[in-house]
Amino acid sequence: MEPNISLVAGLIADPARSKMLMALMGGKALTATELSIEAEITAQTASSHLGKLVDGELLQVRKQGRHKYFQLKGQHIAVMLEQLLVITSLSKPQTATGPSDPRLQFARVCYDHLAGELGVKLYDALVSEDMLQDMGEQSVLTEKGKKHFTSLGVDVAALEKAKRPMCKSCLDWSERRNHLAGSLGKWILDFTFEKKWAERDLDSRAIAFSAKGLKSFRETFLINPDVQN
Amino acid sequence: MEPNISLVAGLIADPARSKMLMALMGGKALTATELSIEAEITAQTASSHLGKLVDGELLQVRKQGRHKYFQLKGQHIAVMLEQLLVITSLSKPQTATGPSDPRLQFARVCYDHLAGELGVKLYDALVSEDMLQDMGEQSVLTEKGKKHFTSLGVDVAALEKAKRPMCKSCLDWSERRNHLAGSLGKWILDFTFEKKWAERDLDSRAIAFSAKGLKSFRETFLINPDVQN
DNA sequence: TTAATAGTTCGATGTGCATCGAAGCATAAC
DNA sequence: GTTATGCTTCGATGCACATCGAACTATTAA
Repeated sequence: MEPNISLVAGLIADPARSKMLMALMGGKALTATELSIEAEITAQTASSHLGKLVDGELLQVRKQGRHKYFQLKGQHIAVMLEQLLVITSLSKPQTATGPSDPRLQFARVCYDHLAGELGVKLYDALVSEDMLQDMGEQSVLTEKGKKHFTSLGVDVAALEKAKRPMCKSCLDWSERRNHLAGSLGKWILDFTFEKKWAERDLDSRAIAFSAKGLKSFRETFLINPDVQN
Repeated sequence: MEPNISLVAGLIADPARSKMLMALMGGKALTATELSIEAEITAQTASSHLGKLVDGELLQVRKQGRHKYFQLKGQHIAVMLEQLLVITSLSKPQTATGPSDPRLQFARVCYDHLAGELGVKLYDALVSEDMLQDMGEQSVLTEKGKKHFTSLGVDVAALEKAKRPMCKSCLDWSERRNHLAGSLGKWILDFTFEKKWAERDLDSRAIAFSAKGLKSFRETFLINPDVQN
């Protein structure tokens, strides 16, 4: 008996719910009211939607005082949503008109790693510096790469042993090129926030780099500054 | 402007349409009437659904005489549907009751490669025979593996150069283990049909092995016959 | 030609469900 | 205590759309 995918698809199919899911792709847990604003609906309607999403195991919820914090239930969900984004952006007539938020284009969070123009640049830089070997959907760190990241404080051996792949490549829906996902991708994003080179935008998946932070980021990961911004 | 995934999701969300899509996961092109039977709806309704699926670029259609043959528009679509299957089977209460077609469980087509119990066994055998090195979501052929498949007639060098990854691992929704996808996975399935070890079931994704064919398959790919069937 | 099959278009029907107002409950602030 | 905020339940409304019968076009068979 094959599982019935129409149930899960139905959950994503509603515009309000899909807006909520997209907002949660930022990786941050959000409250019910925040999500209702994101989806441009009233709190009552949002409550109903969120109940269904939790029921369908797309979201998990954590109660904290009078707030309820929602987030994606796991990697699987994020991966599948990104897949849907890829398909949609491929089938769309090139998004045609619409200026498209340039900040999203430049750097955004893809669940727990960096995506967008800067994410792609990072990937390319690591490859051209011989730190990463491009192997299609998954890549491997070279000896040079291992040394570099070890010097930055990464426990490479631990990441290699872990179940989650270290250097998965993730297809970027805006750039249609690979960027770096996996546990190393997550580490880089965490590192970026920790060093205060950038911070999450409050109400979107965009990442706001400071001028200084962007410079440090480029230097650390050896990205040539041929970017206009 | 983020693409709106709710449109594509909405196409999959309808039970009749999702049944059609699942039927097309078998990789074979099917006519409109065949799909209407699969989905248990009238021809009129099916026509409307198929129009929407083609419009939404999930399917492509080829006219031949008075027939119309439909198939999935490409790898992307198949990959995303399989993703949805994984999520659904994970969230489901273990499918609980329901005997579940044992033939599907044992061996089935996953778009263009072999899945199910036998697919997983194949993957494990290749790994334990040191022909395939498991690297998470993608794997690589060892020297021994390259020799073995070359002796079977595979142009390994050509597959390695091709854009499509040769040895992608694909998560199996019924076994929840990896099986072999990618161009090598496709080659093995094609080879199996070519040698007449098995044939596609007429009206499902199941693969019917002959007793002799199964024996040859096991010998060729060095699978220990510890399978009950 | 006539008859059969494959697929489509149109119109009518019915239903599932998103939406919000109003009221209710819980927690936090004052 | 009282008031404010976050979230939920209930009920009413309205719309989108899946469904099928009937009639129509196109291709193949006889």
